[in-house]
Amino acid sequence: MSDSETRGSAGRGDDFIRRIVREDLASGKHQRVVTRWPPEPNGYLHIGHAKAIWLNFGIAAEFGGRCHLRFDDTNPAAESSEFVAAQQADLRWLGYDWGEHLHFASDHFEALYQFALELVRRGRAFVCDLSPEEILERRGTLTEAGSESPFRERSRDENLDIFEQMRAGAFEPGSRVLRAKISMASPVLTMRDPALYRIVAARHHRSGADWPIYPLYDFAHCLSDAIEGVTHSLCTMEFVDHRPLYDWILAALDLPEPRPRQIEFNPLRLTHTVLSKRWCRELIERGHVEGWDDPRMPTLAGLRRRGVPPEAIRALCAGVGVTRREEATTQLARLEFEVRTLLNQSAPRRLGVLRPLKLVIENYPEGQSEEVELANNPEDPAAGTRHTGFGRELYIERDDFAETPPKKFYRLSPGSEVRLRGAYLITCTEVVKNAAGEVSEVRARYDPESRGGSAPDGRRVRGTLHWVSAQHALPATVRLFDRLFLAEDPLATAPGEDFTKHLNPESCVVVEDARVEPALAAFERGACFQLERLGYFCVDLDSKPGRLRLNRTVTLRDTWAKIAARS
RNA sequence: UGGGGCGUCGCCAAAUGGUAAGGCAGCGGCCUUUGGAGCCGCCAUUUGCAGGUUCGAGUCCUGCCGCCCCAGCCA
Repeated sequence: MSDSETRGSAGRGDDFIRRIVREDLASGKHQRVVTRWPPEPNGYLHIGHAKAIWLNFGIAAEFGGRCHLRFDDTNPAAESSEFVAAQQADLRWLGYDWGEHLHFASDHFEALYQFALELVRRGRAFVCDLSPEEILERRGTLTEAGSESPFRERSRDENLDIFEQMRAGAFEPGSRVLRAKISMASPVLTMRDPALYRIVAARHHRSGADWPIYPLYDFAHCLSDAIEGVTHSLCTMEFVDHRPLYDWILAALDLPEPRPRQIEFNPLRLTHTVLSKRWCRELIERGHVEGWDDPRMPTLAGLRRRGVPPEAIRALCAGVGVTRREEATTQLARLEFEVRTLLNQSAPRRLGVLRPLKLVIENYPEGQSEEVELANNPEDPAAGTRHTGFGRELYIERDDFAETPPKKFYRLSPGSEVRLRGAYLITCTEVVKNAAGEVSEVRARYDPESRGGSAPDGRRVRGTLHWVSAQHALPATVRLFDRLFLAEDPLATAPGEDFTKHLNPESCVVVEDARVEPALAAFERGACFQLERLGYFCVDLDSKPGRLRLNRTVTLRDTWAKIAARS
């Protein structure tokens, strides 16, 4: 990863967390930094996760430490090994490596159980026989204290005995729970004698049927951090209220110092999209998108299929920075900016026509054709050149011709001269229309002296058009993607409405009969390239030889669209 | 409403008592064989509001206002 990328397009490569880490290293509190990224394997990773990944792995790398990948698999009912595999694949694609430090909370189940026993022995936890409903009733409210469980003062030995029976599988799910003995009067709801262990009758994807009881997040997380030697436990802002409990458990067990420290930061939020698992699932189930890897989805799988380079996602994370402003929402345009920046440097250029309009060069000999040379990437001479066929019959973009041109229209119109990129200068001589009065063909004369695109007499032409040879071009299906939602915040709806009212009806426009230059046939699935003047595209996963299928990742900046929109 | 977090340009975000960076977006212009790219310029007399302390306040104090998070045996 390059320095500028690690630091981001705008960031200074510093933030309050890096400052803390630096101080902890400088003061000698820690010899080396250990972070962890702790996903639950219960779904697909999305761009919001990318920021936490970037932060945890990035800090470890920058300070010469290590970052563990730890699957937080304490809820067997929701988790599966399929998600474990999918998430690892997404992580690798994003560019991260955890080396030998692949961990699972389930690796720590026995150690966690022993810690729980110790907590009971110390009189800091008790088995509660209340039902979930009864516990809820006694939790109190935001303003009123809760009431203590009638089982709160059970003896140490009785607690030990019942908890061991829980572990042995003697009880039904929901019948009992191990709770921390803290305070039912705490203004922090998380501290009101929180549940630590519950009984779950579900097969665990790794431990199978070994355990009838499972630790809850608050218990498992801080202790897993401690067990693995994590120094800085970075999580998003919604866990601020959990920090007192994180610290309480580690202290109650007298764990050696220095203990892991939880530090919260703001999550990545994007406009025009929805990042919660629930809403993403709903989009799929209601048929608004085709699946988790639909190119309009904010999932890493979707972004990958869309053609978004992982470097662009990392650059976005670095660019938006790390603060504690939870509501900070990044504009989608910023992601597009990072994508364009990356692809402008790296994507090879090709020619393709989305909505073909036939162009006949009247003075070009029938039956003749030739090869013209085009730069693969004007930004990168090392990318070399290629040759592509040119002939009497071509296709140009419909939008590039206007019978009555608006002001400042530099493209083709009757009598105007333009350049066909890399080929010749042509002058429009005639417009052919069909019975419906639509332009069906344009005729022109070319200047044989202008081969390559410039005239020997030095005359300047304003417009340069992309084109494709009718004889050589390949047909392609192209999906033009745009933002899935029209509204910045799709979830902001009036009563009685839902987010579907904000769906963009044109989020996926399918062009069935595009024509592209033959060289595109050599591109593998997933390959990214620029169709000159149109945007960045990639070869779709479902593309087949002879049935080329392309996805538009993002358009180019379109100055003309702005000018045209103004008048 | 109890607790917590947060308010600096349309968006993101620096500034750690010394006189409001930068990026995105936008707007002008230059340049151009992609109306792409690149380049130049403009874009906060003021930091939610009101007081106070100080030679000096976005930074410290007081009071208000606003937004967000928390009442799973989810994570």
